[in-house]
Amino acid sequence: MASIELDAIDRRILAILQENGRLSNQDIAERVNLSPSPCLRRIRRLEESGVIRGYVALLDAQKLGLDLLAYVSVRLEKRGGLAVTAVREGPAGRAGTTHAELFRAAVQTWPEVVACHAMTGDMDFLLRVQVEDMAHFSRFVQDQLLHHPSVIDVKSSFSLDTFKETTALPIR
Amino acid sequence: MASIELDAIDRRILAILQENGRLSNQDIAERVNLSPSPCLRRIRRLEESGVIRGYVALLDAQKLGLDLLAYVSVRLEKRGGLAVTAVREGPAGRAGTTHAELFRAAVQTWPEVVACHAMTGDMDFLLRVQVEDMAHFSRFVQDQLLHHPSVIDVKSSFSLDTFKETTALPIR
DNA sequence: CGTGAAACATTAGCGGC
DNA sequence: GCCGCTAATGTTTCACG
Repeated sequence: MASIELDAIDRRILAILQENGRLSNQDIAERVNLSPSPCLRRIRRLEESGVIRGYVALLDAQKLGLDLLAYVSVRLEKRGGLAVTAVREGPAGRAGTTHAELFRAAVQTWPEVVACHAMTGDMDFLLRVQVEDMAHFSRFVQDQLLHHPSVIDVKSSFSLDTFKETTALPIR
Repeated sequence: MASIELDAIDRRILAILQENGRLSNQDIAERVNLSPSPCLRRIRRLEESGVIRGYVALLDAQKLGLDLLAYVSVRLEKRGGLAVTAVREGPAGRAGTTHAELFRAAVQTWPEVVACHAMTGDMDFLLRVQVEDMAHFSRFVQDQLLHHPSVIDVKSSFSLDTFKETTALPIR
């Protein structure tokens, strides 16, 4: 998985692209002291190996009216919930549908959840939730999270100020 | 701040670009049923108004050997710490250097911290920390976080599995 | 908003180190 | 193997209708 050989030039290319993903190949080539063709070959190799997962535009949440950022810890039912037994007793017999799997599938359908991790500690999941305001957040918690049959506990904290936020990973 | 007028086409352009930031203007124009020039004018307007903050390449943390993702809650000294009084009693007189300001400045210099928010709740700050392994994480906590004079408490949770992670914001 | 033309960028093939 | 040149193709950009 972590077995892609990267030399110093590859790492410089990655550092440049994760700061500005729209630089032309010519610009990048110039900055790493290469001519355009070998530079492009390296970039394509990084893309195909999956080291570069993709290119995106980053938008300003506030300018889109998304003024509330919350981190929500969620704890799930561990066994025997209604949803799970309902699925398990279905025509397919013993399906492998656990509470965690049901919850994960639901998370994928909620656009306000921009990140979700299974976590160590007291809570099972940590969600990052981006919404317009507290009214929207309240509706999300009531109608989606607490309404979900696998969820048994929810704890929210709100961002007062985001003073560091980067998609750039630390490249050794 | 949230006062930029966006019509349906602008929103479609944003939705496209936050999924694929390297599409050519021609491709985007085609998808929104516009010819290249007005499409480019819209994109430039979105860039200049700051709705589009920038373009980046997203890298694969695991393929770069960054196998450990932690969320760290940090609580700070509220008044009278050594660092603060030292600065306040400096030659410039009463500087406005609080514990929070000292901590924020330190966070900016730590590359393993990829996000940091001031938060509501028991803890003052939430950090997202991306490192190679537990040995690196341990060193970061001991040598950077706990070593910082303003920090009085640290609680860490670790990601077992990231099953949703997007930079794409929900556009209404 | 769309057209067209100039400037610029990407990319495949080939020869050289 | 990896580099750099060239030349064809495709893209961006801007003045103008």
